[in-house]
Amino acid sequence: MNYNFREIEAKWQKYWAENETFKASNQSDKPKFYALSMFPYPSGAGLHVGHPLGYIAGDIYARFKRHKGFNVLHPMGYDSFGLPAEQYAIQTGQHPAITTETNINRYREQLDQLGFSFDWSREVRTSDPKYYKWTQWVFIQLFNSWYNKTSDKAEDISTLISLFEQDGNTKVNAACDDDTPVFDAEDWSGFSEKTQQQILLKYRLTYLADTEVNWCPALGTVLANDEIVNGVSERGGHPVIRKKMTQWSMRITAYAQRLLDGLDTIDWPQPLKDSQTNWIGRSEGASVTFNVIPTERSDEESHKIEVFTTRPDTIFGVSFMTLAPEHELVAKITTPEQKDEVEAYVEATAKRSERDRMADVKTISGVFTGAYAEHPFTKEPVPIWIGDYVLASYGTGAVMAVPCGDQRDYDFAKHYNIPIPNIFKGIDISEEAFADKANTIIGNSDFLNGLSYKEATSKAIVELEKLGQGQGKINYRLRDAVFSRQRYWGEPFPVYYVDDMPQMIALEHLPLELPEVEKYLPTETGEPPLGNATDWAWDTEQCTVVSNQLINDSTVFPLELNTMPGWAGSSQYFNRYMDPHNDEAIYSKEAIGYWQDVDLYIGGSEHATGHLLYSRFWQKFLFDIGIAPKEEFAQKLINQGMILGTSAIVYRVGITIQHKVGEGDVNGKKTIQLGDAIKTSTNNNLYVSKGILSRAINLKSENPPHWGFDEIQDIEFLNELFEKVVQLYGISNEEVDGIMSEKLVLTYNVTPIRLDVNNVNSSDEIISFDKMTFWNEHKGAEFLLEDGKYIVRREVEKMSKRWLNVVNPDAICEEYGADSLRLYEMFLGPLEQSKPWNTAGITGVHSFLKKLWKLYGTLGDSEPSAENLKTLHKTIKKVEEDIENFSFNTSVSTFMICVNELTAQKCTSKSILEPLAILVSPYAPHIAEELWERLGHSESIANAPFPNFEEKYLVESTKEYPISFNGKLRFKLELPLDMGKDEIEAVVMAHDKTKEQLQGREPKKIIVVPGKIVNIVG
RNA sequence: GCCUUGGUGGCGGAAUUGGUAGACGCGCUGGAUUCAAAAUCCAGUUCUUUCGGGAGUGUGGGUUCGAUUCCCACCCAAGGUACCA
Repeated sequence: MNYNFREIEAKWQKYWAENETFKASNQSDKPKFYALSMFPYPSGAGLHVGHPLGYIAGDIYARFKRHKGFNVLHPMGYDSFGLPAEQYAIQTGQHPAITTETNINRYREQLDQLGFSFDWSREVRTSDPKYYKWTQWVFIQLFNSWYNKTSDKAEDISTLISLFEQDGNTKVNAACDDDTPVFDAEDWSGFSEKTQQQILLKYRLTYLADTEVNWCPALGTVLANDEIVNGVSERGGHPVIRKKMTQWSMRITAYAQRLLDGLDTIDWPQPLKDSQTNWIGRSEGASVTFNVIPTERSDEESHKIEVFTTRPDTIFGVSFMTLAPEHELVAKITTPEQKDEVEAYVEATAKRSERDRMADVKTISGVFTGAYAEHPFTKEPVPIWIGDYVLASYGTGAVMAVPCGDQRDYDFAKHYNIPIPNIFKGIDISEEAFADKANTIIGNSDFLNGLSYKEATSKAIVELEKLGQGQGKINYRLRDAVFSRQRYWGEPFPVYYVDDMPQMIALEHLPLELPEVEKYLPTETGEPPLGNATDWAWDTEQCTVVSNQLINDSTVFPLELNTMPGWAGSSQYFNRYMDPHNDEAIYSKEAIGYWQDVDLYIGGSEHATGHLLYSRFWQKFLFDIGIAPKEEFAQKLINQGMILGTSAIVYRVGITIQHKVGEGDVNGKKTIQLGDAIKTSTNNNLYVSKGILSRAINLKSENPPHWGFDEIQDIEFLNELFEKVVQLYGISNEEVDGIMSEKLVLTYNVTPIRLDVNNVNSSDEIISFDKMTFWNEHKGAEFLLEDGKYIVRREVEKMSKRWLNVVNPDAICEEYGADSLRLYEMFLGPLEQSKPWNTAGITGVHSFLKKLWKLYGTLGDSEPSAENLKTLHKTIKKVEEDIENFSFNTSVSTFMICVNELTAQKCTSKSILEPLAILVSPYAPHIAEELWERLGHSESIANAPFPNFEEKYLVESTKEYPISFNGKLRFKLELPLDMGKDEIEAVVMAHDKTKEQLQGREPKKIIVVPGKIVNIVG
């Protein structure tokens, strides 16, 4: 009987669904294991072969853990809020909820056919009001909390209020806005209700603030930095301006240090940890205050410039200061003489996009303000410059420039002839700055002389503190996260406004559901899409959403118009799976008490500084308020590599015919002057196969060059091509004569075009010309073939719709089955490595499954042979180790070896084949279930105990020793394993082949490693 | 520039602690079976060779009896990141 994978797979998928085989219970005597794969955004394109890679790996691990006796939680859901559905709504008017539902159904179908052991009863969707009720709830908890730096955790806002009532904020050590005023208890009680609310907003973990954003008026939305190219939007090329908007922010900076420290406690990939570390960007140093020296002519207030430096030890090397052009003091301190120049510079800088400025690292530019600051120790005047190498957004937007110790300061000083004092003992700084902290000995620096970097730094800070002009400080690059989006398809904020102050809607009235709108675009007045809703006001008496017309600002108030960003819903979904249908709480204490945290999280590395950082922040917050038992949500994380597409490229060849108007010589090279084109191919209908074209030009370059007659060496190709061209582009006889007589010049131009990869087979041939996507656009296309085939060029790049290189799993499932696809994706290579998709090898794993099937053709109760047992136990050992190490590719090889060996041994013994079915089951669950049933079991294989490895079956009595001479293997010799070192040496030395190798020479040294190797030197 | 990861046959990739480099699969070559094809099975397949051997894991050094593995310098590729003071 043949291996009928279609029947088998359908049968077991149905069985699993009907029997809820993978439903996890929140109570069990077994140990728990939580295996999670990142949930997908359900895009309209459906799953491609890259998506399942991580899911298959997670599924193998989850199934393995079930065999190992764990109670496994392996859920799946959808991150279903997002931009594509909204854009589709804008174009078509179809409600994003409908688009999303359709896409989810398609995803579910595709996921089901791959045989994953998901517990679908726990599915979550971030766009489901029952789910986002709890996203809104977390937001409210954040709003009601502040960060106490003394206890180093988030606390309820009421504790802050009582502190204010006792002492004002003088004794409060909190994460708060920079511009928070200082007040005492009396001030506090004297403040109006609104002022008190405004002050509290400066402490809340989520707060409203004016944030500078990239606003694109044409698109009516805020763009992220990477959505802007050369100052215009990437999509549409519309102008983008910097604009201040009132937006919600998350005070993630309060957690900067804990987010950093937590990385040491979790088993995540190093590159991912590194990018989070860089993103947080901790730097230790000091803040130093420089007093601006008042100019004689001005009697205005005195100014102070605060700078952050990581090198307070080099303070005596300061020879100038630089402010960012945007720095608020620039206008105030610039002298009248310098005013015009400074203003021109500031204006020129503002015109350049931040991207431009960052990209242009080489140009040195700046302007002197005319003002001076006083050096805190020497009291010498220090000139104040502005320069665009100082960024307003980092630190204080001002630096103390130490040209001898910082290359940028050095270059700037050189360029503007500013002195470069040397404060390093025994270091030559005539060529470049010296930035090696470890080898620094300070000199020429008063009380710092002779000290190392470390000693000088702490000494300088102590002295600055004495003067009241500085202190040790830790600076972070991490910024608070903007949490508002001007979009429709996201979670609404549970917020209404009373006298412009935000108020939270009480838990019992959540969820606050998205209103219906007519248009999904921003309003004409530039408000977010929710501004189009007619019923979007909050009635505080009825506690319900009512018509905007009822707004009276006494009982009915306007609701927030922004929605939450994509990462809101994904920041707590992993916990919600533990108790997904709970309407009373985000999850029960029992549920999270049982499951605790994610044991294994698998997903893409692109989420390193987004989802994975924000989720860690939310988890720490939930931990602080006693909702989560663990401070980190995932103990181990694996990044699966990306599956790349292999694009197929065809070459379109067009022509231009021009008059030759003259000839000349340039540096001995013949040149031709050409006149206007008398003919240019407009319909570009000729496609030339790769092999032919590559004889003429180098196809590796992205834009193949134009080329003329003379450069083509291949006459056969030339004639064939010319014939086609004459025919296709209607070149007249006169023109042909003109070309032949060299009065006219014919130039070919080549355009590479991507072709849908589904039209190309694994030998790079186009398999069906009439299915080609460009066929309709280019009716009557002609092909110049090689050996009757059109061969395309292949290029490995990211799998995307745009490159027409997307391969979806459906066709492969249809042709080879889900088990083959699962095995093949694992067999491609190491899980964490990116690799191009190529179906060429899938027949290998498929025929392995057929061999496996055959092996179970005859089953008997015969006693297994020693050979059988050895093969089995070797396999058990390797497979178990491989799964634990996430080395799934090598266990597929191991299975192949095992089946090849057992087939050769003609093994029919159930006591071998039963455990083998369990070993295979995590990888190829359908066939394993079917074989298990054939072995006489009525229960699913899913919970069958994993076979025990027994060392005794692998014990060998002899070893085939490699005998090498000078490290090179010469022959092998089978010897008993219990033979001692001296005995081995004696046997080897007595051997004929040894004598032959030595040819009478006396060996200098003989190395014998029992059980491993013999090496003879001489 | 910096950080990270990697570089092994025609291809994907093995070699877990320094001990037989190239497991397993694809592809290719030859053979069996077949009227024929598909499928299946068997054998071979790093390169080179005067058939003794010689070379060989990005390059050049080093440590070692022995290096894909450890150390130093460099080259290349991919990904991330950036005037971060």
